[in-house]
Amino acid sequence: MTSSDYHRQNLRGTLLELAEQTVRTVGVEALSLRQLARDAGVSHAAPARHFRDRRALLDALALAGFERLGASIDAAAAGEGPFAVRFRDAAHAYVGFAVENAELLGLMFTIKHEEGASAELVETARRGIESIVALLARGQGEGEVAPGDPERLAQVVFATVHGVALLVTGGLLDGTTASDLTDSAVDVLLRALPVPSGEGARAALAEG
Amino acid sequence: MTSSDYHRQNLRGTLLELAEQTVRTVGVEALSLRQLARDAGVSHAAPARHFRDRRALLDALALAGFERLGASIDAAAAGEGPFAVRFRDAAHAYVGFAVENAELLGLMFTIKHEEGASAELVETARRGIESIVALLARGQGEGEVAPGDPERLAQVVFATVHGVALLVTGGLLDGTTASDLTDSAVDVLLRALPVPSGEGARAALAEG
DNA sequence: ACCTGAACACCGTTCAAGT
DNA sequence: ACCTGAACACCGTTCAAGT
Repeated sequence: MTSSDYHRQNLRGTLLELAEQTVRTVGVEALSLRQLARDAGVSHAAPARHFRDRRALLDALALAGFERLGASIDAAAAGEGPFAVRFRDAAHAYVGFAVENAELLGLMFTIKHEEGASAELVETARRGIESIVALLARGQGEGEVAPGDPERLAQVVFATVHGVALLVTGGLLDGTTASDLTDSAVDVLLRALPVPSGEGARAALAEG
Repeated sequence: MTSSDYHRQNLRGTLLELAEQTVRTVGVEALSLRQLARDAGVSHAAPARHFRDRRALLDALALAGFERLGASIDAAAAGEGPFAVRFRDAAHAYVGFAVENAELLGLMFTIKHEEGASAELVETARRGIESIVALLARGQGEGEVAPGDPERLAQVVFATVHGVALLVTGGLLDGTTASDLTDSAVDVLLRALPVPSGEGARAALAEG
């Protein structure tokens, strides 16, 4: 059984796997449907059966990326420890994903501000922010986060962590490690988020 | 005198102008050297005289973008007002640039983490962070910012503002305006940056 | 010095035809 | 249903030749 026989059972999945490898190794720009078809051992016209065009394949790749990233953040944020620890873990999960999937992250966040981006893709991306909203709302419930619109706070938090991820993948760090910068950003946020009187978050930060 | 006669005196500049318009209207992906040559009224091989390849043209475009962005931030940060006002103005300058040049910003920050990015481009991008370092160091000198490595603080600040810019251009805002989110992010940073005892920054924030 | 025209090796996309 | 092969209209890049 040759690999092309094997793949023929599930060409769509095979193309996605090959595409992710290609994105990882040579970048999005260099990804070609014809080369993918050659790698999969099918004709150059075969991919069109599974993806309407090149963008549809990239959308599917980005969607899978958002799902993996979301699961990783949720796992970190839904822990049992103190708020500050969960918060820090979630940030590290995000930046860790960015480091390991730099090209994919770039694809995920450039694809949606094009005309006619799939609604499913935008929806999945938005759900990532909602995970942070939930984390912050839970922090407010525990008295660790100052009251206020958790959605707005979540946007700022998301922006900060995403910005850290991009600085990292963009190679603008100049000696600082990704993990150190993430901790610095979390420190700044933890200094700003808690209610002024509450010391709980700060204590947890010292332990975590 | 036809436009091609005019342009022939400065084809490089003409191509850059046309390229920026193209990026703005149809996006980076859709930019083709051959179409650019047609728009400029020259043969498809002419651009090669001025740009070694497609990427060299995009690099030049990104470089011009970083220079404009840097000038805009510097103008805001070098003002005479209180620290918090200069800080807020610089953040708004950054996000404003992002809103008006969304596609260009994306190009600016994707191009450098490719192999063989021009050193000049990386250097110009880095200078943007240095502007923020200088602003924060000046804030420390005025007692408005807690002591500590200003470079590290600047990276966090830059990450936050850049993240806000990307949330905005990425269309993940959902009703919040770019300016409002920028203010929220600045509020968070101004709550975290000042020395705990100093009230100067908070007072300036209330005025600004 | 600067540009042209032809050439080469690629693309994405479509579509009749095959199984 | 799924894939193939040919065809079309594009690309980027190179290079001898022109002015």
